[in-house]
Amino acid sequence: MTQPPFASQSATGKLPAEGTQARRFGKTRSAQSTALLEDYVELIADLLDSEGEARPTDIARRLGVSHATAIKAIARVKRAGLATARPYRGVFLTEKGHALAHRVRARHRLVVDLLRALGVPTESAEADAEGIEHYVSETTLKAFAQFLKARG
Amino acid sequence: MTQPPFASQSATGKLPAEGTQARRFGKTRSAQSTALLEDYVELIADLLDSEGEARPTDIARRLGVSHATAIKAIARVKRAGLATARPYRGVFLTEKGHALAHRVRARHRLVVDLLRALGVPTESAEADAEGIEHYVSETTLKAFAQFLKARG
DNA sequence: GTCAAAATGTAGCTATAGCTACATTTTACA
DNA sequence: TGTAAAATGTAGCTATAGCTACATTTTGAC
Ligand SMILES: [Mn+2]
Ligand SMILES: [Mn+2]
Ligand SMILES: [Mn+2]
Ligand SMILES: [Mn+2]
Repeated sequence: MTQPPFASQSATGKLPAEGTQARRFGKTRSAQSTALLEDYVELIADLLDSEGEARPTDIARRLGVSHATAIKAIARVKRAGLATARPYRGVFLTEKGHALAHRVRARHRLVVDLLRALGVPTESAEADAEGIEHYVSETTLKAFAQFLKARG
Repeated sequence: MTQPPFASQSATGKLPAEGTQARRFGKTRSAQSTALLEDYVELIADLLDSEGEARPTDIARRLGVSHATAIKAIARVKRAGLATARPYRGVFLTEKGHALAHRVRARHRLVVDLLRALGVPTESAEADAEGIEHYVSETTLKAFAQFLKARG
């Protein structure tokens, strides 16, 4: 069966079964709801490592949001059992927070590395990865790692 | 310079400049705010093509949300000038809506094709693409197309 | 030690995105 | 043709995520 040049393999024009499609969208919504928690935890870990402390003001400035927004989001991170805070002493990660930070950091790096391996310029890779990372499954991550390893 | 096996190229341990990081996160937030619009427009286009009509009930069932949620979201899509609707006659795309649907559809296919080319199983590729697609820049899309073309 | 600046916290607003429950309208069919 | 089922629409609730404005607390410079 001959294909026209550059034709998509996935352009069949048929809709997936309703249940299948609903499950896919549901997964995406669930990932979306944890994206903010992941970004905060990753940033807190980065600040703790490189600055020794993670203050709400610095978190807000790095995220590009107001400090009020950051404080409310940090409250949500605390509610999720990922962090604790001491006023004027900054934010700290719990065991659970540290574990999440490690996973999120590894995933972020892997996504950036893959994009760069595909020829995406560094800044685009970093910017896009900030969004993409939250929607990459374990299965897909394994494929990324495999590809990078094979490619050397 | 010898690298330990599988070491990340992007693991430098240094934080990006504050402004750079804030710009990246801002882009991600902006993409997030259009993700829902894109999914609705893409789904409406798919239903119009394959069923001849796009009714709120069917949209809701395929997205896995209540019909009330879908109706409110469709109101937002209309407010954005992407669609119109006639009660019991379904939802229709405006010129602008059609144009967006085409872009979104092409991007969705390209993301799925790339994931599959990297060895991601079909169902994971489809599920992950549903989230990833909204955060892929034009620059990155070009790199994906280039990679697929080179790989044949 | 005082006091101004910085950081933190609070209040109140908007918009989005989900839900259930109830109301209305249109179809479909017996 | 009359009525039940389906579709649509509305109301009211929660939670998230952003903002500005104002209040309080802590630091730090003098
Ligand atoms: Mn991110
Ligand atoms: Mn990240
Ligand atoms: Mn999507
Ligand atoms: Mn899609």
